[in-house]
Amino acid sequence: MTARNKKLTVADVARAAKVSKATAARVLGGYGVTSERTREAVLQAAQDLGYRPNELARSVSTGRSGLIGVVVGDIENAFFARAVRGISDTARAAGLNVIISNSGEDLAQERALVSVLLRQQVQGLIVAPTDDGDVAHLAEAMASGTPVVTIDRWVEGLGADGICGDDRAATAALVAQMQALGHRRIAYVTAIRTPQPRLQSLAQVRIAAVRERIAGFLSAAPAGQDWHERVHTNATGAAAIDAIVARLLSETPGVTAILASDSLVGAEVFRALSARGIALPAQMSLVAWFDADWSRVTVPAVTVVDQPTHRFGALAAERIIARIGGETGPARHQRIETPLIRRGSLGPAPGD
Amino acid sequence: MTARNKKLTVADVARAAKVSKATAARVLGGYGVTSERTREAVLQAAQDLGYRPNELARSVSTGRSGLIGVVVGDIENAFFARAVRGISDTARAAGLNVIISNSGEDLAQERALVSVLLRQQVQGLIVAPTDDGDVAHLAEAMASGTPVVTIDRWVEGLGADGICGDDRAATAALVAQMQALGHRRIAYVTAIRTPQPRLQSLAQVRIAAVRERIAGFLSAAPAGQDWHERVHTNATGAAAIDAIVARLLSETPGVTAILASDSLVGAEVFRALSARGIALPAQMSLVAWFDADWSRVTVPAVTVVDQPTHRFGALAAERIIARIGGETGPARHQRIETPLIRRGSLGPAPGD
DNA sequence: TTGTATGCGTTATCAG
DNA sequence: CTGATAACGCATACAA
Repeated sequence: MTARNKKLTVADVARAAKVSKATAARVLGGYGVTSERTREAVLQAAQDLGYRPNELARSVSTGRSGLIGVVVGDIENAFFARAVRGISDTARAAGLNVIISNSGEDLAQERALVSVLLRQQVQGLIVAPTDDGDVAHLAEAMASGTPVVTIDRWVEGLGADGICGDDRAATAALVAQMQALGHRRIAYVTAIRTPQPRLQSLAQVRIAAVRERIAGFLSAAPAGQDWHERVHTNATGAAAIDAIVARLLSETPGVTAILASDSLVGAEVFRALSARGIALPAQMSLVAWFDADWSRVTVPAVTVVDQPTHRFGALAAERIIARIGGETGPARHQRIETPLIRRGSLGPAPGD
Repeated sequence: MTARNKKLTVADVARAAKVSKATAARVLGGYGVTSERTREAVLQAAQDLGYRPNELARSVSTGRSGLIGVVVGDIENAFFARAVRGISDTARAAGLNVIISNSGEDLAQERALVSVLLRQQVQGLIVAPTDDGDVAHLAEAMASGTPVVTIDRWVEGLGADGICGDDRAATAALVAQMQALGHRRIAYVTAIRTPQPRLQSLAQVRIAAVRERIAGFLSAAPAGQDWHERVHTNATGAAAIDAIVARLLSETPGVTAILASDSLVGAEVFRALSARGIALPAQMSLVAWFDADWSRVTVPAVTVVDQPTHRFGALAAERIIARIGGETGPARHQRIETPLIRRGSLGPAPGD
């Protein structure tokens, strides 16, 4: 308990307890065997001095750091924040510590972060890869013996376990439901960056979760209709989204419903619609991914595709823990159901 | 570049480059001096083998981990998420890595996390202490040579640098402004947990930021009026907040404005008001702390006390970096201005 | 400029 | 059950 300024080592405790370094290390490290008497003496000494084990030295010695690394696109996004929470909760329960970092959805940054984490000797990596066409850094991590789990985003061929939503099926079902409500022209709005403002081809989408959603969206298109032109990209920031909404509203025949690919896009679309005096759902329906706080606060509340994100994180942590524990076998792809939460923003198409 | 399965060490690189371990270590570690020729040979060998330095071993050797630890109340709260982002951004720029953890606003958990972080040899700690009456663990960290910076929450007497808002002054000014708008009965709603549903005394509030806000709130009370009864506590979760709003609405004479102590409380209060058909600001005004996403999405948009949270984080990181760099001197208390962003939810009191 | 030898704080092996 | 002593991977004082 005594405050001190120099770091104490097992040697110091050993000296105080009048035992050898090895014995002190045994009781402090909780391994090997010692008599009850010496055990107590050592613990007492450690207590008195205020000894605190050096985990780094322990890691170097054992080769196990007890660390797992996490790379997300944006910790400020509630989706990732909650996922991180899920990861942390189950990792900590398993005695693992977590290092979190932010790629900002930038590939170069992601590479750099993975490298840093590997140098920190993380025993496993949970990543939301920003570009599933360029995952050499992840493959290399796996090749060098550090297991990788992707979260929210499955990467075909990488061989890493992945936790993600049932994006394609859920979207197809959602669009079918919307068509039953009379919606014939639906727009999809996403933050994915492309050269043109509309999607040219699915291959432009390097994030599987979004690609699958769009695939589900396109699969619902009636024969002969090209829905690609209904997929609006580059929806990053208020100005861009406002412009997209403006474009949408001036189309003829009019779009009657909007799908927002994440909760940030959803919020801005809602705002742009409100600002223009568009009534939801009378004039326009809106559905967004992720049940963010704001979705239930607006009037009307917003229909969302609920992603059980905390569970995404928990499952990802479970997977990485299993792999760290030596589990072998082919990559496991876990698809989590993402049920629709129906709220006021989704209604019948106008005039239907 | 070659994939391998065993971890490589300087020794391996040295062997491949046909130099001594020390020489290899020098060029790989970027210290000491070497000839250009051997330098290139070593780098080439490292490249070929796919060598990756072990930062933990380096840390043990140098005594510097390059890590700073962060303990926040809730990473899912946008306030903390953004603060963490600010911390990470400037820490990384200074070559430091960040370990983030969640106390869940639980003191025991906070203590445990601080302990874990210290064992991980973090060189500094940035903490949002959940109880400023019990900071022995932080004092101990400082005493043992690990500097501490508190964020959002100043702790008197701890001796740690602190970054926080100008809570008291900003609140007093805000309340004055509201009084000028005719509001005579204002309620303050906070998630702070107390035995009773109303605040009995300021000392019950163990988080300085909130205490200061309430102090500012109370200081605006006209002589003879006890505003304590207007401070509603335990506002955690939708049900509790709904009950508080219900109580508020049934008071006579009626409350005409509500202050929500954080953005989660604010969102739920807004929702509870909407659900009851209360018109903002015609029947009730609302002001919340933190400019969360949802604040600009509602109709009307919500007036907020803007906390430049990314800057909170950046400044906290700067402080901890300075202290790690050896800066001495008394604890620095930096108060950041938190300007009001006036939006539709704040209007004149009804009938004024 | 390079190599040798030792230390960092821990674990872990091996006698005693 | 305990105590020397050698790792772990890297840094560093000192010698060559």
